Amino acid sequence: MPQAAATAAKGAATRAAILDRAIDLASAEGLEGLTIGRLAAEMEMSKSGLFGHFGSKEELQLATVEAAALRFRRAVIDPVLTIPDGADRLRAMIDAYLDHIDVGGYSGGCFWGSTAAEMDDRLGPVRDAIAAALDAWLAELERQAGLAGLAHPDLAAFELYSVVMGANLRYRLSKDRQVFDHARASVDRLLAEATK
Amino acid sequence: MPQAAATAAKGAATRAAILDRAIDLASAEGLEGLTIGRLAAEMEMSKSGLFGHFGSKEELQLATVEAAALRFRRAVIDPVLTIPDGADRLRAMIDAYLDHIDVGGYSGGCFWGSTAAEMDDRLGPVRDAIAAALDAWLAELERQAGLAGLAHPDLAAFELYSVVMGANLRYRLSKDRQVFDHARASVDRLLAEATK
DNA sequence: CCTACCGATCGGTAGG
DNA sequence: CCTACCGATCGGTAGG
Repeated sequence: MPQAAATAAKGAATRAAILDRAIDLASAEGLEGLTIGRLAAEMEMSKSGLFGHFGSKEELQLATVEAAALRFRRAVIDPVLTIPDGADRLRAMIDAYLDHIDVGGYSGGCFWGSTAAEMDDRLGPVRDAIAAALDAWLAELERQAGLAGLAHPDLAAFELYSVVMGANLRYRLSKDRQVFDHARASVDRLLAEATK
Repeated sequence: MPQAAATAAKGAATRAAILDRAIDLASAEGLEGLTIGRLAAEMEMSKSGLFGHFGSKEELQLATVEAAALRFRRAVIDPVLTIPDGADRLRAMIDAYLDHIDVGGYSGGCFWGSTAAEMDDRLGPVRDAIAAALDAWLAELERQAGLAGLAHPDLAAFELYSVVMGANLRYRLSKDRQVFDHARASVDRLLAEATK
C-alpha cells in the first residue's frame, strides 16, 4: 500500500473510532453535550486534532447521526432481512430493537430517543437528519404492518413506534426491566389482530 | 401591607415569572440549555439578580421542574376532577394532555418529553424529581385504568403513557397533526376493551 | 496530528 | 436588585 493510501486509511479508522465514541457520548449527554473538548479527552487526542476530522461542530453532529443510523441498521434491520415479510419480520424487528436498547447498543440509552427530543424544536441539517432517520424507521414499520395484513398500517406503525420508544424512556427512568415485557405484550396485542 | 411583606410578595412574583419563562426555555433547550445568562436576558434582569433567587443552577432546575409539575396538574389533572372515575376520566385526561401539547401549554413542546430524555442517564435530585413526576402521572393512569375495569391496568397505563408521549415527539418532528388522531384512535382501542 | 492561542459564554462570587 | 469580576470551558483559528 502506498504511503498516502496508508495515511488515508489510518485517518478513516481514527474517524470511525471517534464516531463510535461520539454516539455513546451523545446518547448520554445529547448532541450539544457532545463537546469537542470532552470527546478529544476521551479519545486521548488534542482538541484541534479531533476538530480537523470534521471542520465544525455541526459536521461532527451530522457525522454522528449518520454513524448512529448505520449502527441501528446493523443491529435492527439487517439481522431480520432473512425473515419473511409481515408479522414475523415485524415481531423480529421489535425484539431486535428492544434487545438493542436493553443489552447492547447504546451505553447511554437509545441515541434516537435522546437526540430526537433534544433537537426537535430546532432548525437545521442535524434536526433534519434525525427526523429523516426516524421517518425511515416509521415507514419500515408501516410497510411491514401492511404486509402483515393489519387493517390500519399507519396507526399500527405509530403504536409500535410509541411503545418501543416508551419502553426505552421508562426503562431508563425506572430501571425496571418489566417495561420490556409490557412493550412485548403491546406488540402481541397489535399483531394478534393480524393473525386472527 | 408592611414594607417587608410587600417586598417579599414582589420577590415571589418575580420568581414565579422567571419560572414561567424557565419552563418554556427548558422545554425547547433542555435543562442544561436553560442557562442563567440567557434566562436573565429574556427577563431583562442581570445574571446575578436572577441567580440570587435560586442560589445555584441546580436549584433553578429543581424549581423549574416543580413549576412545570404544577402547570401540568392545572392543565391536565384539575380540570377533569369532576368527571367520574374510570374510562370517562381517563379519556378526558388524555384529551386534556393532547390539547395541552397541541395548542397551549409548552411553547417548546412537552417539557417532560424533552427533559426526561435529557436527564434520564444522570444522577441527582433533578433527575429524581422528573422521575417522580412521571411516576405519579403513570400511577394516576394506572389507577384510572383499574377503575375503568381494564384487565391489565399497568399494561394499559404504559400504553397510554407511550402513545401520548409518542404523539408529542412525532408531532414535533413531523408537524403533522394527524398523529393526534392516531393517538386518540389508540386510546379508543384501549378503552373499547373496558366497555365491551 | 500538535501547541498555543482567540473571543464568548458558562456557573458562581464580592461588594454594594 | 446592580456592576464588576473570577476560573473553566466552549467552538474555532494560526501556524507548524
